[in-house]
Amino acid sequence: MPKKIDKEEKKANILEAAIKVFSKKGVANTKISDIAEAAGIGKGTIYEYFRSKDEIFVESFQFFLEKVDSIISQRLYRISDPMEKLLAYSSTWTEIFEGDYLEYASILLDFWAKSIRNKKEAIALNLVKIYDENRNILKSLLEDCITKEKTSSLDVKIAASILIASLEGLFIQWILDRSAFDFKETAKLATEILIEWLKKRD
Amino acid sequence: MPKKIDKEEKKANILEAAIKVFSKKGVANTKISDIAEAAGIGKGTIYEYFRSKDEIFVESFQFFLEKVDSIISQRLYRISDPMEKLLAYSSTWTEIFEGDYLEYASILLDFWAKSIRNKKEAIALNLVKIYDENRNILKSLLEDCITKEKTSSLDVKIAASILIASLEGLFIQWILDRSAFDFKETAKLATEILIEWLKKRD
Amino acid sequence: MPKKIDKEEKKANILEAAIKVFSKKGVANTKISDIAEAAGIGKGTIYEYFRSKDEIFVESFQFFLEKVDSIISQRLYRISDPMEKLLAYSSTWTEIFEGDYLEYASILLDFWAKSIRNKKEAIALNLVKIYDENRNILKSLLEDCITKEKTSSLDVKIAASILIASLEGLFIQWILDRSAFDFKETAKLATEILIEWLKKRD
Amino acid sequence: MPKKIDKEEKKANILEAAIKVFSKKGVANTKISDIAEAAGIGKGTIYEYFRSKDEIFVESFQFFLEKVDSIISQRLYRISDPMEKLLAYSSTWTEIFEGDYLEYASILLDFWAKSIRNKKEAIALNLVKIYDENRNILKSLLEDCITKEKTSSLDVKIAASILIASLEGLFIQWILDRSAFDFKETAKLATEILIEWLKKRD
DNA sequence: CATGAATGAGATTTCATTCAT
DNA sequence: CATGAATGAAATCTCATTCAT
Repeated sequence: MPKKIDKEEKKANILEAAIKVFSKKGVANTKISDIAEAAGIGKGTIYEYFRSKDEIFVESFQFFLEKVDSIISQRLYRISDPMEKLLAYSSTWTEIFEGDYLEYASILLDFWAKSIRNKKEAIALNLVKIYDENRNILKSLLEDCITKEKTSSLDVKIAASILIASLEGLFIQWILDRSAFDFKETAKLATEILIEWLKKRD
Repeated sequence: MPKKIDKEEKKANILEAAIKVFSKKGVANTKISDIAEAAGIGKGTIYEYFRSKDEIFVESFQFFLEKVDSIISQRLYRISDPMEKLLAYSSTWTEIFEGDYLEYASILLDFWAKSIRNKKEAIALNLVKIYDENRNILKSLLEDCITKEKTSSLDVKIAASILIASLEGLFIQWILDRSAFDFKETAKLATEILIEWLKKRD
Repeated sequence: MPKKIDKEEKKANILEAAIKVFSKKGVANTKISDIAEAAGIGKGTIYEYFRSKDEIFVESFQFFLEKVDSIISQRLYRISDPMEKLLAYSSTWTEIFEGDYLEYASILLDFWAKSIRNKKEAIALNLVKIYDENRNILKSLLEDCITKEKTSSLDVKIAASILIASLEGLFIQWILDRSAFDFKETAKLATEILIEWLKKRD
Repeated sequence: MPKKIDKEEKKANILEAAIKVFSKKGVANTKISDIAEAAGIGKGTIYEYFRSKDEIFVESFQFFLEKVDSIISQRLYRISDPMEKLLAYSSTWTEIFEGDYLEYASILLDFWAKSIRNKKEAIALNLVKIYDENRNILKSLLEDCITKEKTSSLDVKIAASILIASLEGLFIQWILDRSAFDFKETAKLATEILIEWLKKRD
C-alpha cells in the first residue's frame, strides 16, 4: 500500500517555510532551494506541490491573509465592548508580528508591490477585496462606538479608511525604526483621536 | 569643470530612466538593458557611470528623495499661513505622483522593502533619517498651527508620526483602488482631524 | 510455472502501453509516468519489470517486431498463389497501422534513429537482421512469381531491396500527407512494376 | 564604435554546428552546451541568436533543406539530357551525404518524427510542401524522359512518388547496413525500372 | 567614451530512479 | 508485490558584467 500523505498539510508546511524565507530575503532574492531547505525537503519536492515559484508566491499571500484573518476574528469574538473591540483590532496587527513573526512583516511589501504592478492578477484583486472588507469591518466597529444617528455613513467609512491607513503607516515607520515611538500606544492614540472626532461631529 | 557637470547630467539621465523602469516593473524584474533602453544609451555605457545595478538602485533612491524634497520645500516656501502650509505639505505627495508620475509611486515599496531587510545599508539609514526629518518638519508645522503653550512637545511629535502614517497609508490604499475614496479630500480631512485634536488638548 | 506467465503478461501490458505512448509523443518526450498511466499501474511498478527506460525502449522494439511478424506470417500462410502472396505482403504493413494502429507508425522513426546512431547496440543489430530477413523473404516470393531460371539471384535480391524501400518510402510520404496518393493502390503498383521488370529480364 | 557583426552569418554558423551535433547525437540528446561547444562559442551566446532549443531545431531544418535544394539545382542546371538529369537527381541525395556529410543523414529522421507528430507545426507543413515540390520536379523530369503523349499525367505523378519512395527507402536501408547493396547502383536501377515501365505503358 | 556581443555563474524546472510503507 | 512521494542530477534559460573595437 502506498504512503498516504496529507497533501494540504504538506503544502501548508511549504508555504510556511516560503513565507519565512520571503520575509527574510524578499521574494525576488529567494531561491526555490532556499524554500526547500527551510522546509527541510528536497528541491524537486517543491514541484510536487506547486507548479512554479510564482504560484508559491501567490498562494503564500492567500495563506498569510487567512492566518491573519483567523487571528483577528478569534480575538474580536471574545470581546463585547465596542470600544475594546476596536482597540483590539488596532493592536492585533502588531501582535501578530511580535516574536518570531516580527520579521514576517516585510512580506507585506512584496504583496503590495506585486498587486500595484499587476492590478489584474488574482493577488491584486484579492488585496483590493481585503481592504474593502476591512474598511467595512472597521466602519461597523466605529458605528458601535459612537452610537449617534446623525453621523453620516459616508463619514464613518472614510474614518475607517483613515484608521487603516494610520495603522499601516505607523507600522511601516515602526519596523524601520523601532525607537521612533511605541507602536501599541501610538496606534491606540490614533484610534481614539478618530473616535473622538466622530463623536463630536454634529 | 565642464566635464564633471556633464558627467553628473548623464548620471541624472540614467537615474531618471532607472526610476521610471524600476517603478513600472519592480527593481528585481528590471534588467540593466531595460534601463539603458529607457535612457536611450547602450547597455555598456551604464557601467561608465555606475559600478553595479545595486549602486543604481541606491543612488536612484537618493535622487528620488532629493527631487521630492525640492518640490515640497518650493511649495511651502511661498506660503506663510501655518494651516495652509500644513495642508500644502499634505497634498504635495499626491500631486507629485499625479500625471506621468503616478506610476512612479510603486518604487517606494522597493525602497521600503530593501530598507527593512538590510537595516545597516546606506539606503535604510537614509530612510530612517528622512522619516525623522519629516516628523520634525511636521512637528514644527503643527506647532505653528496650534499656538498653545500647554501642548507637550511629545504629543506633537507623535501627532506628526500619525499624520505621516495616515498620508502614506491612504496613498497605498488609493493606488491599489482609486475608486475607494478621493485621495486629496481624505488626506485633508486626516490633517484637520489631527489639528483639531491637538487644539482641544488641555 | 504460473508466476512466470503472469510476469510475462504484465511485461507485455507495459510494453503495449509504452509503444502507444512512444508513438504519440516520441521516445524522448515520453515520461515513465506516462507509460505507467497508460498501463494503468503505478510509476514504481514499472521498475519491477524493467531496469530502465532504455530497456523498455529496446524491448518494445522487439515486441513490436514480433507482433508484426506474426501478423504477416499468419496472412501469408493462408495464401498459396505466389503473386497473391507477394501482394499480401505488400499490403500487410499498411493494414497493420490502420485503425487504432495508424498512430503507432511513427515509432519506427525512433527505432531507425536509435539504430543509425548506435550501430553496435542490440536494437541496431536486430534491425539489420530484420531487413536482411525481409529481403530474403521477398526474394523467395519474387522468385516464385517469375519462375524463370535465367534471372540472376542477385537481381532478385536487389529487386527485393527496392521493393522494401518503395513500401517504406511510400509509407513515410503517406503518413505525412495522406491526401498525396492512395497508399494501398500505389504500393500494389510498385510491386507490379518490379515483377514486370523481373519477368522481362533476359 | 561598436563591433559590427553579421548576425545572419553567425546564425548560419550556429545552425551548421547544431546540425552536426543533432545528427551525431539526435535532437533529444543534444544539449545547448553541446551546440555552443561545437560552434566554439559560449552557452549564453546561443540565446543571442535563438529564443529556444526548439527554435534552433526548426530553423536548422529550414537551413538544411535550403542547402540540399541549392546543391540539387546547381547539379541539374548543368545537364541538358533528360535521362541524365533524372539520374543526376537520383544520385545527388547520396552524394550530399558522402564524406563529412554522411553522418548528417540521420537528422532527417528527427525531422520526419517531429513532422509526423506535430502535423500543424511549421516544420511539418514545410515538409509536406517539400515532398509535393519534389514530386512535381520528378514528374517533369520523367515526362521529359518518356516523351509519350499517351501516358496519363496521373500515372507520371504516381511514378514520381514511387521514385522518391525508392530513393529514400534505399537510403534508410543503406545507412543502416552499407554492405547490403551498392547504393548508387541500386538507386540508378530503381530509376531505370520506373522509366522503362512508363515507356511501355500504352 | 560608447557600445553591444559574448559570457558563465546561477536560477528555474524536469524527470528517471529509489525506497519506505 | 505495488506504490507514489521524494529526490538530485542535469537540462534549459537569464542576465549582470566584461571587454574588444
